[in-house]
Amino acid sequence: MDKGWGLTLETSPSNSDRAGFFKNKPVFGFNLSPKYNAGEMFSSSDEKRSIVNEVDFFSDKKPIVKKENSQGDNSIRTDDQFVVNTGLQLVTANAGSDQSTVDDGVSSEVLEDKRAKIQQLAQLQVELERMNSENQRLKGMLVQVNNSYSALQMHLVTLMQQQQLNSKTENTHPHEVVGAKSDEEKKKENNGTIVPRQFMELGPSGSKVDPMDEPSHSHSSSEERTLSGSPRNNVELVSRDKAINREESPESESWAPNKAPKLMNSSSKPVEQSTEATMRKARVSVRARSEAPMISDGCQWRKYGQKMAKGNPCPRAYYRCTMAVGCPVRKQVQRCADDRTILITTYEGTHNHPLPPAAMAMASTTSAAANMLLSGSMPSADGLMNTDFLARAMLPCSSNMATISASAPFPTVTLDLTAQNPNGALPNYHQRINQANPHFQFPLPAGLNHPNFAASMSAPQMPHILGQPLYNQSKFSGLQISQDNIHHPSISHDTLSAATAAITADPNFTAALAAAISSIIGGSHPNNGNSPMSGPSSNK
DNA sequence: CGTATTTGACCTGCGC
DNA sequence: GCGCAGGTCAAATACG
Repeated sequence: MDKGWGLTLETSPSNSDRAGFFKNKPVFGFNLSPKYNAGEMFSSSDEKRSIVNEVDFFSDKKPIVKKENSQGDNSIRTDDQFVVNTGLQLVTANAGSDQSTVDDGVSSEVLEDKRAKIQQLAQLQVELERMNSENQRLKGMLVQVNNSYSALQMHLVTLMQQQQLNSKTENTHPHEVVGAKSDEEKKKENNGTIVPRQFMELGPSGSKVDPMDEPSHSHSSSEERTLSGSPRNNVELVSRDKAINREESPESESWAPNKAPKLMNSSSKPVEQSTEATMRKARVSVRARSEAPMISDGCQWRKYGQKMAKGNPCPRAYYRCTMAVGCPVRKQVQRCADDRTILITTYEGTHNHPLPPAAMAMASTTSAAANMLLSGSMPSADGLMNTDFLARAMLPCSSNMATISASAPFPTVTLDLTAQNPNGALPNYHQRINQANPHFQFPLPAGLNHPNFAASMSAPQMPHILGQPLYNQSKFSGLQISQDNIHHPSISHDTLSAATAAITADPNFTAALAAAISSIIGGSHPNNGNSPMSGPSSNK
């Protein structure tokens, strides 16, 4: 699809922010919307002339305008919408004093000229309507393509994750059953293939750990490892839970075959009891600029609570997914205390039901991010995933778009798409989003398949971004994303090298990366089954 | 009247 | 043990 259409799709802006928005980013050079006057849209008279004749008509023929209005001819007035300032003001200023002059100066020549102009304007209006209808049609097509794309993307991610899951199951189950075997024996069981960081001893008890859950011994004192107070036991439980999940539901849900890896089990609880709890402890937080009370992510939510959180004057609203009975997914919505234009949405849990295409992008993002986080499989030089690296690798548009917070009560991946570059400018894609849809400033990974964002992305980028990570599962693809598609000067070669190693060693991360990117590319669907959150008023 | 939202009460975990 | 904060429940209320 032609890029140009992406710029002309938005033809009926209504948001109050839009005026300033267009002033700052006059990318809609060929905007046919009658709601804008020519003086705001174009800065020079030459530019005014470049947009068809309606502007010339009023600016060059002042006497005619006077006459038309003095005679109460409304046919011209309909076109005032195009040139509100120049046309109406002139009439108002001169209507009284120039009346006689106008009457005396009427000539057939002028009248014919007037009729010609009227005719011209009528044609232009027809053309405008035609363009608008075509815009609508293209919008519809874009939505359709976007939905199909999201569905396919999700299917692909699902298949990939299932593949990884199956391979992990093959590797971990012999270990679970056999118990303590020598590394040599394990190598034999894996057809002589040495699996990195596999079957590590965690302590005197001889607890073994899923290789995807424990990257290294050396960082047991690190933040992530101290989250639940008893890392060793926790990791062992994680391994068991994963095995159980793989056995009981190998195909799992459509969008989250990995279900919810468990890391946060309380060591005192039986595995069966803690399963539900741990499923919901990994969180994915999304920061977005939005005036709307709640971001649209394609799911249906029911509000079940609201509380004042400490340190934030804005209430925190609690929602649970109502698309299926017993769906454990919940989310919290709260405005940022520092910047109330930022909406923080925290997702928790895994859907137990099929999702509409509009919701798949977000679901895949949150699921993959949570899986990635809980798997604890981010190797790096010091054995732990560098947070900054993760941020850059997942969302290379900004230096601080994705972060992992382990200091919070729950491990949380934060996708911060409100971030700005060091010079204060928004990331490129962010700017495009703002231009395309001021209502919704940020292209949420929340299954927001908004056509505007898709349109704002140049078509060639999509396969380039998505194809490589999805099919190659190598960090090289991640490097291409960082270096080629979204230029980010702060990403050093060292970082990229570390990223390469990390991605190569961890297919989970690649899946998460792909999901995150796909969700961004997916765009958004506004007002999709969401209920509004009450304003800043508190109830407690 | 059914469904969604509001909101006070209650539960739980954690720090002191 | 106590207080605090986060999270959830469920009756009351609002809404279509």
